[in-house]
Amino acid sequence: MATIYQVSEAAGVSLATVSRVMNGNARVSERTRKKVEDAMALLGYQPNAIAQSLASNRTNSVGLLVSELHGSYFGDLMSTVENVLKQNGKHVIITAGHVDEKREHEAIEFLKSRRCDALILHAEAVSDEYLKQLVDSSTPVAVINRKVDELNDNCFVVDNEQGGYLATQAAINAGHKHIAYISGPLFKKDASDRLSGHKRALEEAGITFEETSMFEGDYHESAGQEGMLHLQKHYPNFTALVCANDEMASGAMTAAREAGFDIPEQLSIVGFDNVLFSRYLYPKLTTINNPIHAMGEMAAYWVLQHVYNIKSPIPIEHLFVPEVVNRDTLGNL
Amino acid sequence: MATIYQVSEAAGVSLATVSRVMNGNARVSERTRKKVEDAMALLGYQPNAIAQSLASNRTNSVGLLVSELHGSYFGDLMSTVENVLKQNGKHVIITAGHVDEKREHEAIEFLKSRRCDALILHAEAVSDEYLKQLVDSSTPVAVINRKVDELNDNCFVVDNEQGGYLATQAAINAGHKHIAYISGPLFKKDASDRLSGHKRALEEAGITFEETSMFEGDYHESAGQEGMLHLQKHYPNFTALVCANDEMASGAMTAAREAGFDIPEQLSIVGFDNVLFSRYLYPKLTTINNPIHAMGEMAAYWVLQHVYNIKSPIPIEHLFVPEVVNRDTLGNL
DNA sequence: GAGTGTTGTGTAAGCGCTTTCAAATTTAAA
DNA sequence: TTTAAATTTGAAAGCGCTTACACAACACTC
Repeated sequence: MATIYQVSEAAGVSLATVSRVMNGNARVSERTRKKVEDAMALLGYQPNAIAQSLASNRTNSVGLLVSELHGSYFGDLMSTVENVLKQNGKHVIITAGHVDEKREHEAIEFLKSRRCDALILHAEAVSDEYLKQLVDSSTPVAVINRKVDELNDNCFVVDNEQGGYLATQAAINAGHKHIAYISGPLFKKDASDRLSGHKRALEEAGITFEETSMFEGDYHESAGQEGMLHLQKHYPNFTALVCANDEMASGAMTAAREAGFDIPEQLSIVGFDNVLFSRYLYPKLTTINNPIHAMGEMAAYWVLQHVYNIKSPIPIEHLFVPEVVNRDTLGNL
Repeated sequence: MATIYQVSEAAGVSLATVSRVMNGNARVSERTRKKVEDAMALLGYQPNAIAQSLASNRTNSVGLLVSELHGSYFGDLMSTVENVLKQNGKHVIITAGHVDEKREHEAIEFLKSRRCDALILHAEAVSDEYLKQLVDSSTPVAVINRKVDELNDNCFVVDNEQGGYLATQAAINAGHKHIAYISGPLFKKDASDRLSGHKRALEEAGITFEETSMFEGDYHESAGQEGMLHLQKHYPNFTALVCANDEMASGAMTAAREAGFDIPEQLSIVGFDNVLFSRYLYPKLTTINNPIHAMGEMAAYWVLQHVYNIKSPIPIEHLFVPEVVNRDTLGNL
């Protein structure tokens, strides 16, 4: 593998000059530039990114932490972020934290040790304290889908409370009065926010919230099935079920079907996230759009602007608005 | 950010000694080791991976090329590879090639410029020639889901011909005689192999293959819908439809439902890949398992063994066997 | 006590680049 | 022409680490 030294020799110029034509930042005469480029082509020269990074203290790579590498939600996020950054010549190093404090911590430390120029984090398990510390350190950090007090400028979040409100309101508007709810794990901020929204919508409609109408799941599909079974037993007669994410909605649909319910004739279901596969479900799931795509894009632009001085083509915003996606699982009563 | 120099000073030893305790390879006395470790802890020292890589010519990272960052198929692949490698202290740098020759090429060059110790490629668009060249270069390469002649040792593939055979055979065994087929893009080896298998199964059952019974799609969901429409027009009366992947099967199911068919009572459908969402489909899709998980795992172990001299816990194999996954979309005639 | 191994540590030369500074060259102005 | 200013180039000092190599220090043998 050719080095810059061999190029400089072949071109009959100094290292510095070769470096200059590579980076295109300083002035080099047309004639020398040509000589160098020819030499590069001749040798099939490919700069060593590692050495460049060490010397320039710039890696041109940004670290991305997601919870899992599979699943539509994160697939969407990764795709978006990579697209925006790659278009601007930056590269993404992706790691998974698996919603585990230790593993998230390690993943972030790994990204830092690779000297990423910036981090985009979908961190669920590490503490607010740790995130604050991170932001105070030298690496710029964007946080996705998590609101941390005092870190407003770094956070990109959807209004989960409003989303929960919209989901339940949609059911109420369709005439439902007995609305069950399958929540996400309440230690997660997004789950508790969504639940708050649900309660607000009920209250606004003059319906009192009953503890038995709710089941706390873990966001996985199986929790949807368990929840459905649990609710049938402890809160029978509900005509609509709001789920805190699409995975659980899918599980609930399966369980409902097995129990003989027609959807939406006998039971309405509303999900949350508008994950890709919610279109594949049958009937197609009515859900709340979680603008994960928009958030990822925004975080990427924020990084480009703050770290690389590349102006964002869209104004930077931090709060995103959820919307109802009307499909086929919510029926009128 | 503390450097090795500051650690050495704080510990009262030389750079070399600090380096030795970091790498744990050379002998260091207990006393000095303790001193150095204390100094590291005190300073919150974190080695600079970039500098380490440059000096040691080892990055401890392996590059992974996938076609897309979203979708179950690649999600599964990324997760598996990352898991195996991370467990062994290696890191993964993921890039997407988008099934485009230029972009795949660039992605691979990027991984090489990051000096990955090895590459694991799901490359669909670059030429065999290029891959051969790559294998001949200094970076070890594992190729997933693509068989390249002369590169048997580097390839990890499923027997697509056999898979196609099994899918159609399953339909035949269920009593079907008029079997339509929605193929993948035939310039792709896997697509043409699957089709060959389909034809072999027909032939073996004494059914003659008719050109009109087949539609060539592009592996996307929409092609399933188009294909269904096309086949209804040009090859009516088919009672079973075999699709070259699950995405297209899903599209075909939607189209079939819209056309009023009951599945599987009036129309049987068989997919291919056994992608995660095939479980979410309703009815649950009968399909062929593509052991992408096993292949990714194997490729990762191969890398560990060949590049890092870490013995693989399972024997290295290169050819994987597809299997029928019986679920609910194939009915008996 | 001289010779021979061990073991632990330090010195210094890189790894392949970037970047400052100064020198050399060209261009423009007088 | 001569001189100053602007432009182009090269020399060399790092970036933070690894790793030969050399050298002490110590424990053995005979």
